[in-house]
Amino acid sequence: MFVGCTHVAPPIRIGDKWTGKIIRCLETGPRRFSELQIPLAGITPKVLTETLRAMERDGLVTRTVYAEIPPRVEYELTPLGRTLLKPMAACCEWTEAHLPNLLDAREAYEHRASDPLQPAQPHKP
Amino acid sequence: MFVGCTHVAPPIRIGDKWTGKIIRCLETGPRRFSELQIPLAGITPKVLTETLRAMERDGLVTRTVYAEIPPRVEYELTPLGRTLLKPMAACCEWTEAHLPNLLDAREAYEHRASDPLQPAQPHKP
DNA sequence: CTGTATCCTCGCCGATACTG
DNA sequence: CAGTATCGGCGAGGATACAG
Repeated sequence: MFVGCTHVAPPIRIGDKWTGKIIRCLETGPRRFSELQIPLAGITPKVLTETLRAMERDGLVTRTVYAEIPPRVEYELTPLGRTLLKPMAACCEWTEAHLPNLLDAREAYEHRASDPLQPAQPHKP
Repeated sequence: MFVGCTHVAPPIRIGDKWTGKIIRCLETGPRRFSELQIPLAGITPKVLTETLRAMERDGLVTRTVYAEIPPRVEYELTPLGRTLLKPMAACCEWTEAHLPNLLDAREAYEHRASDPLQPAQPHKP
């Protein structure tokens, strides 16, 4: 699904593990299959193919095959895919600005939960 | 994870199924547990509790218990939680503007795949 | 009303090996 | 190089029942 989408809940692959990163990798231009594997450290060819196929299906990327040997395939963001860069930038800005706060809150919460002297509202006394 | 976050991959519950919707439900003010169940059609109490606990842990919502009978519990966005409204709005705008395009692309792709006369690049002839 | 406690399903994702 | 084919784990999330 697409994060923040309240009223519809279609199976749009944006909240999955890789789509967002792939979009950013393609931001500056077309990339080959093996080029994408580098920044997406650890992704298996199977999963990369699955994700790219889904993005192609949704009109977010184009897949261009060059009749060469060895074979070369390039993936590129479509205009529609490029429209996703804006909301994704907003999300990245949020992360840069507020992720430390969130992590602090999380740590404070853990301390509260494990501190027997100052338990705020322990649900497991 | 938080969608669009390339460089970090922390377990932030925003790309999950319900967190985004809950944030929007709390946008206009505090809501009770049972009030949240209405717009989040079909969510089970177990999952709603899990999601709210995770959000509380991350400092996105506060949980206030009123010593009444019957019991009343209200959830409200924290200032940190409210900072998420901006990127989420950007995401919602994208969906309103471009989701139809994506759905059209998907339908066109399916037709190409199933049409034996005009196969663009069938991977399964 | 506001949760807990179990059990279970389903599909994302990874590991590995193989192919044109 | 750019995939496909299989197998399998694991965890999010749902169904159901029960409790304070």
